Amino acid sequence: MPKQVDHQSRRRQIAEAVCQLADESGLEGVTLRDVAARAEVSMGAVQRCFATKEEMLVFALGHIGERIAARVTARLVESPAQSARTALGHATTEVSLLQEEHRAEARVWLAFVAQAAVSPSLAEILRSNYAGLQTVFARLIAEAADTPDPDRAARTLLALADGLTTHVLIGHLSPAMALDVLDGHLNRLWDERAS
Amino acid sequence: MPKQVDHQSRRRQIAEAVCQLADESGLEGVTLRDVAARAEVSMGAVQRCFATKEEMLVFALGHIGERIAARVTARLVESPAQSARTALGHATTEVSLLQEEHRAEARVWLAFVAQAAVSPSLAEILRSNYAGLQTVFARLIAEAADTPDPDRAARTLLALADGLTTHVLIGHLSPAMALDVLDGHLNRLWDERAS
DNA sequence: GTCGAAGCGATGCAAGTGCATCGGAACGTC
DNA sequence: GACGTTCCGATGCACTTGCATCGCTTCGAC
Repeated sequence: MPKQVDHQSRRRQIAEAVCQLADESGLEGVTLRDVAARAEVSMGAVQRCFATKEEMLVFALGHIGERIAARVTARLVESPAQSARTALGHATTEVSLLQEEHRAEARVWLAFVAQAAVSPSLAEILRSNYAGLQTVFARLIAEAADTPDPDRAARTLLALADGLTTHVLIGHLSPAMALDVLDGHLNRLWDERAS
Repeated sequence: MPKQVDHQSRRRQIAEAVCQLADESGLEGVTLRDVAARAEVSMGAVQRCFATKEEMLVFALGHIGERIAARVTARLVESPAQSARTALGHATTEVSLLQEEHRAEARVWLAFVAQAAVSPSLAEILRSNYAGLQTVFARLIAEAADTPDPDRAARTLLALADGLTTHVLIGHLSPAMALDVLDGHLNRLWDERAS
């Protein structure tokens, strides 16, 4: 056996570079050369890890999708004792990527979403990601409020979170306003149960 | 005076071509040559109308933004006699671009939104568009239901509509499900007033 | 040691990019 | 009808793109 390399970790390293570049100048700014330079490997290494550019993008999307989902669940297990209402709020805030330090992830995510509208392989990954998130949200909602249709409420919340992310990114809303909107929506969901 | 050309209409013609191409393969598929070919003019003509590619994209975004806004207001004046609740529902459905025949516009819109996250000049146009829509929505909501904070309700509705559009585009939701979510949200808005 | 396969990095290549240039066609003015 | 301005469309150019190629290094098996 000749020289061995941890392919998996190198793929992650490259995916990280892809995300950085996509954050800075959109998916159009992601070229094999720039990715290689950013990841501090040679272009040959990139080509060895991914047979084609599309394969690289698909992997990168999966990578960041996992990271976001992981943060949501981490946030959930981190504060398990509190009320389901609080947990739901935290999870939603997390998935909306409203915090300044996650703005980069939001930009990358948006870039991929737009590309997915014309690229089935990317859309597939996004769908499975959203499906997972929706399941989690529906369960949380079912616990937090005995809404007649938790699935619908989850779909609403997920779409709202995504829309807010977008609006913050393009500067139509400030993060604070987005949080306010989110809070208002959750409160209404909550009050409805109470009544 | 030599040969005269209606620049304004030609610009619209080119913008139309930009939108068609962006619908088919995203903004990355929009090249000067392809735009010229699709608009059935020469590349020289495109360059005469727009000094740079960015200027062309900015114009195209303004073009489609106007079209969408126009459809919303058209839908409003078209059915003025009905209740404000119905009008609000129509306007929201319209802006969500859920109808199959507007799916292309939705893809184009999403492509521009993603690009705007890294391009200030595009973001500027989007902001003014959203600001206009939000004003209309806030007014409608104020008429339809005496919500304590119509502005916040409008922001919520707009973000929800955008999120639903996105989710339909990537195939996470069917148009029917999106309509269902929208309807549920509006109903809650309405009931809240009634209570 | 020697060998050979696995991986590396530089380079090549054809295609495509945005933009500049330029000769000539088209048309109102005199 | 000649003229000059405005516009046109083809071509050129420098550059970048994704991908293929090809010596060379590296390292474990024997």
